[in-house]
Amino acid sequence: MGSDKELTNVSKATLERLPSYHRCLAEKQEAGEKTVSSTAIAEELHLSAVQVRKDLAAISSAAGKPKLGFEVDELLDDINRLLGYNNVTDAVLVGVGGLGSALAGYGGFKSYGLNIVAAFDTDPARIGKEVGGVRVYGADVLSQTVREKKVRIGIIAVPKQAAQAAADALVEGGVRAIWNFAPVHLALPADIAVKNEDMAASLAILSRRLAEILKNEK
Amino acid sequence: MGSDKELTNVSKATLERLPSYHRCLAEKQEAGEKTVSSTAIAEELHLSAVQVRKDLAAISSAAGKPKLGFEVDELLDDINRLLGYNNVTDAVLVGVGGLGSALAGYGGFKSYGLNIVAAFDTDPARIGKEVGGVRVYGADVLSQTVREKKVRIGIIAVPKQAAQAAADALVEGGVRAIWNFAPVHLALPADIAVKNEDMAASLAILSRRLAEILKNEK
DNA sequence: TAGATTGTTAATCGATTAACAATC
DNA sequence: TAGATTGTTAATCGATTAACAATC
Repeated sequence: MGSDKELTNVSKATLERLPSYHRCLAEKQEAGEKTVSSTAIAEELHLSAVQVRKDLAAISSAAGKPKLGFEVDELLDDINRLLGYNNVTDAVLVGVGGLGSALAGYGGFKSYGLNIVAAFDTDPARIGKEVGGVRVYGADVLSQTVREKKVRIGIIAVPKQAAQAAADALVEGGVRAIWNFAPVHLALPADIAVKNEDMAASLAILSRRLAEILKNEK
Repeated sequence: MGSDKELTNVSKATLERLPSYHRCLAEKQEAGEKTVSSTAIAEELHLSAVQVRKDLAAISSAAGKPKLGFEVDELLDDINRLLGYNNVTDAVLVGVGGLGSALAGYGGFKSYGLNIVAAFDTDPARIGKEVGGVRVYGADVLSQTVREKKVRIGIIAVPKQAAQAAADALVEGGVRAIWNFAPVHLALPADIAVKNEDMAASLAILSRRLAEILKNEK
């Protein structure tokens, strides 16, 4: 019980859909619904019912009941546990320009299990200030602070020219995962996890779909 | 010639990698290199050389030359054309809070073919101001403005409670593609392209990889 | 020529979809 | 019981990888 289903069983594709399921289920819970069917979830999220059932089978600790569906509370617990939304992890933020400030100011990360404990910048005008409730330190103390606080996740929100240096400093401090918002490919040791938040790639996909839509219209 | 290779030939997976190739090639061009091999690109981006070659075969208007590789300039042209980085498309931004302001202030979008022509917000304190060089209008004139300016892309950066209403207004105005930064699944007509910028999903993947790394360490 | 590099065909892998039996 | 819904097995699809022939 509890941690029956482990991370390793869950495919990458399924994992990416879990946050959607989480939102959908949270809405159901809010609305006071006790059970939900794979069909209902599928319709709302524009997925196939079979896919939803396969995903739920992979992550749910309890089986669904024919005719009734799945228990909302139970399913939410499972997803919370799997995504680590319960146990909050500390992170640091590098760069408090436009995007960095927005990230620091976004209170929602804590509910996703992420807690920004400190921010860093090279601009003297920003150092010592607070942004979104997060204290800004000089970039020179980055590695040291990360090491002292045993921080494992670093968020990079600096201009692209500064991104590699920021990454190097984070790694030197002992960070094991980097969430990179700078539009560059970072050179990093193999045992560091990286997730590039690639706006350009997203935009490319959207533009392509738009082009297709406009073409079909003609 | 020119538009020999069409969007439809290019798989979704390949398309997502094009921005990375673009950056890599732009660096080479900057460095004055005339040709580049698939092996070199693969190493930099941590991909397999075969995959790079397949991708390039799908998008390149000219074949690579054994022993030499591909022409940097030519390849960049091809990617620029395919990703629409040359012909700039107009877009509107809904919501100029933390994230919205950051998006408006990020000058880089224009080089990705996206031009934000107007922003909208419900907060009277923001209406009439400029954010990152973009004028902020009241949400009440959203649909009308979109229709008048024939804008085809809408960017949603409002709190999740307001996201569906923003989407509806955009669609009413005639937008055909929505780039959604709000953590909700939008209900939309089937002929509207949507790209959800799902930070929660990204974070979930990063956390999982981090968990694996920390586990292996033990 | 020899060797680096490309391009293509076939094999493998992973994810989605279809079909259908199981069950409350 | 009948019917809605689940769970699983097999088929399909798409993308990656491996193997190798072509060529400058």
